[in-house]
Amino acid sequence: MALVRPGSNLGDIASALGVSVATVSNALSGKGRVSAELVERVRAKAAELGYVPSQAGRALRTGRTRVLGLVLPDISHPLFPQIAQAIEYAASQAGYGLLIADSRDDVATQTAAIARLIERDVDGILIIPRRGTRIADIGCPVAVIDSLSTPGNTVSADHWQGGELVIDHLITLGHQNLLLIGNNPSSNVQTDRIGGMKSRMPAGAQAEIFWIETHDKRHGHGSPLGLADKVAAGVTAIAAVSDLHALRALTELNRAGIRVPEDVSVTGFDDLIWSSVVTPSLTTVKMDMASIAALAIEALVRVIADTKRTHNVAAATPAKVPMALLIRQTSAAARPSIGTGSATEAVGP
Amino acid sequence: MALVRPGSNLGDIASALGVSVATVSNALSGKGRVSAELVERVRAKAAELGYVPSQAGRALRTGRTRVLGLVLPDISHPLFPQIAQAIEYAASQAGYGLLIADSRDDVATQTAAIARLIERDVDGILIIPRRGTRIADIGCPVAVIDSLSTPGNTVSADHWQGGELVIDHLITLGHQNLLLIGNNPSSNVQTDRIGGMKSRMPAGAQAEIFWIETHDKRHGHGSPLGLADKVAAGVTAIAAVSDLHALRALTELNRAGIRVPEDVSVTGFDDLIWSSVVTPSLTTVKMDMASIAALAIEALVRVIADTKRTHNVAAATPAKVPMALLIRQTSAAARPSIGTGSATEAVGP
DNA sequence: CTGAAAGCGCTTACAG
DNA sequence: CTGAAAGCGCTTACAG
Repeated sequence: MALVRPGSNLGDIASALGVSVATVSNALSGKGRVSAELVERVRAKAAELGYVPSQAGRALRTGRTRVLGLVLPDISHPLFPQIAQAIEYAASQAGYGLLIADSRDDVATQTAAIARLIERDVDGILIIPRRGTRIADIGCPVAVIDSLSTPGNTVSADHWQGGELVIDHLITLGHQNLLLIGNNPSSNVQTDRIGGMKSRMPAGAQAEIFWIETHDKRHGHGSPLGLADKVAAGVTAIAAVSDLHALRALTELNRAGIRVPEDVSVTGFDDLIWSSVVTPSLTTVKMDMASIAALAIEALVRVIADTKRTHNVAAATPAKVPMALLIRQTSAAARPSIGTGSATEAVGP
Repeated sequence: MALVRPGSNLGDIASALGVSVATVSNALSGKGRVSAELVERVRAKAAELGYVPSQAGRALRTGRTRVLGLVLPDISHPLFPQIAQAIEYAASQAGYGLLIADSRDDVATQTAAIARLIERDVDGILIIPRRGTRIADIGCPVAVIDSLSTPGNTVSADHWQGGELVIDHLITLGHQNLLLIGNNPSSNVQTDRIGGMKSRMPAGAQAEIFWIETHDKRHGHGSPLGLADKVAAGVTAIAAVSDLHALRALTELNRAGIRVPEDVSVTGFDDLIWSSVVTPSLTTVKMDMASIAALAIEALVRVIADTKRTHNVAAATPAKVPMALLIRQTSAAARPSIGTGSATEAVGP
C-alpha cells in the first residue's frame, strides 16, 4: 500500500476530461502542443479540482528538485538574518525552495551538512564558508558567498571598498590617529575590510590594529578593551569591522565617561538591527544583501541549467557588490587638541 | 531522455551482486528479510559504489519527503537566529530537512509561504505565526510556536513565568517604582511577559507600562524615550520585554549621565548576542530554545506518524518551557532615596 | 530467505 | 493536435 497524497493528480484531471495524462501535462506546462481550447478546459478542471503538481513525481522524472541548499557557518551570527532573508527571497523569486543547514562553525559539520543536502537532491548549494575552508569540488553546482579574497568565491560585498569608505569619511572629519578593531585576522571578510581601511590612510596619519579575539583569550571573554587608555594616548576615532564590536566599544567608552562623538568617533559595519536605535546611533557600512543574494542565485541557476547533474562545475567569475556608508551620530569632527583625553566642547547630535 | 542522477542506485548494486533490487532495498533498510551474510555484501557494495538513496524516489513511493517547513514571521528579527538554529538542529537529529519560508510580517505572504511549502510536499510545518494570526486548518500537520495565549499553540517558552522572574529579582533588590517597556501590546509574547511581571508586583509598589511603538509613531523612529524624566520622577528599575529595548534604554540613560545599575537597574529578555558584551552587561531572561525546538519537532513528528496525509490534525496539547534569569551587571540594589535622580555611591561591577 | 511485479506522479520522445 | 508507452528510483505486499 502506498500512501496517498491529498488532492488530485494529472490522472484525475485526465479521466474527468476523457483525455490522456500526457495531454494534461502538456496543456498545463504550456509547451504548446495542445489546442488552445483544450488547454482552457484542462486549466479550468485543474483549478476546480485544486490540483497541485507533485514535486516528488516531477523531480524523479526530471532529475531536478527545484530546491537549493544554504550552508551557513553559524546561524546564530547576527548578520545571518539579513543574509537568510535575502537569499530566501531571491530563491523563491527564482522558483526554488531553500533548505538550510548550519555548519556550526565546524569543518566536519560543514562537510556533513553538504552531504545531507546532496542526499536530499538539491539542485545546487549556496555556501557561506566557515573561515579558512576551501570548498572542494562537491559534485553539485555551488555558489560561494564570502569575500573577494576567498578562493572560488562567486559573489560578495566589496568589503575592501567598504573599508575605504570608512577611512575616507573619518579622514575628512580630521581624524589622524585611529584604532582599527577586528575580531579575528583569519577571517577574509575582516582582513578585506581592514585592508581597505589601511589603503586609504594618508601619510602621516596612523592606525593601530586591535584584534578582539586575541584580547579576549588573554583577558577573558567580554573583558574591558582598555579603550580609555587609547583615547588618552591620542586616538580620536575607532573603526570596527562589525557593529557588534563598535557597540562594545561605544558602551565601554560611555561607561568610562568618554563622550561619543565629541571625544571619539566610532564606526561599525553591517548595520545590525540595533545600530540605529542605540544612543547615539551608530555610523556604519551596509552591504546590499538583496543584490548579493540575487547575483548568487542567478549564477547558481545558470550553472544548474548548464549541468546535466553528471559533472562538476567551476564557480562563475566572482562579482562584487559595493557597500554604502550610513553616516549617523557616532562620527563627527576630530577633537582639536590631539592627546587631550578630556575635551569638553559639546558638539552634540 | 531523463536526466541522470550522479552516483549509483539500487539497480547498480543489485546487478553488481546478481540479486534483485527488492533484496537490496530490504537489506539496506534492515527490515530483516535478508540473510545476515547477504546484508553484509550489499552494505559493502553500496559503500564501494558510494550509493546515496534518492529521496525523490523514496518520497514518490512512500508519500513522505522527510522535509519539514519552517514559516517565520520575520527572518530579520534578532531572535530568529537562535530559533532557526535550534529548529534546524532538532529537525536534522530527527532525520528531517528544513525548508524555510519568510512571511515578512504579512498575512498574505504567510498564506502564500504555507502554500509553497505544501506544494513542495513537506511532511509537516512549523509556524511561528505573525502577530494576531490564527493558523487555520491547512491540510497538513502543523506545530505552532508562539505564546501560551495563542490559540492552537503547540509549544512555547513560559513567557509569563519569565516576567515573574524579572519582577521577583527586582523586588528582592528593593525596587518599588518600576517602568515596564514593551513594544506592541498586540504581541501575545509581550503581553504574556508583561502579565507575568504585573502579577508579581507587591501591593504598594508601582509599575508604569510604556509602549515603544506608540511612542515612536508619535515622536519618530528611534527618538529619545524620555527616560531621564522617568528616573527623576522616581523610577529605579526599567524592565524591558526585549534586550533590544533594554539596550536602547541603557544607551539613552548612559548618554544622559544616569548610571546603570547605580542609579537605575535595567533588565531585558532573550539574551540576544550583544547582551553579554555590552558594558555593563545586561541582566536578561533566556528561553531554552533547544528544548522548545525539540518538543515542537517531537510533537510534529508524532502527528505526522499518525496521519495518512489525507486528513488534518488538531494541534497537540500545548507545552511550556520555563525561562531562566541571567543576572549580570545592569541590575543592582535600588538607590536608597526615592526621587533623588543623582545618587552618587558607586556600587560598580 | 529471495525475487518478480506493481505503482507512486510526472515528462518526454515517439507514433499516429 | 492527441495518445500510448516507457521510465526516473524506490518500497511493499505477494508468491515462491
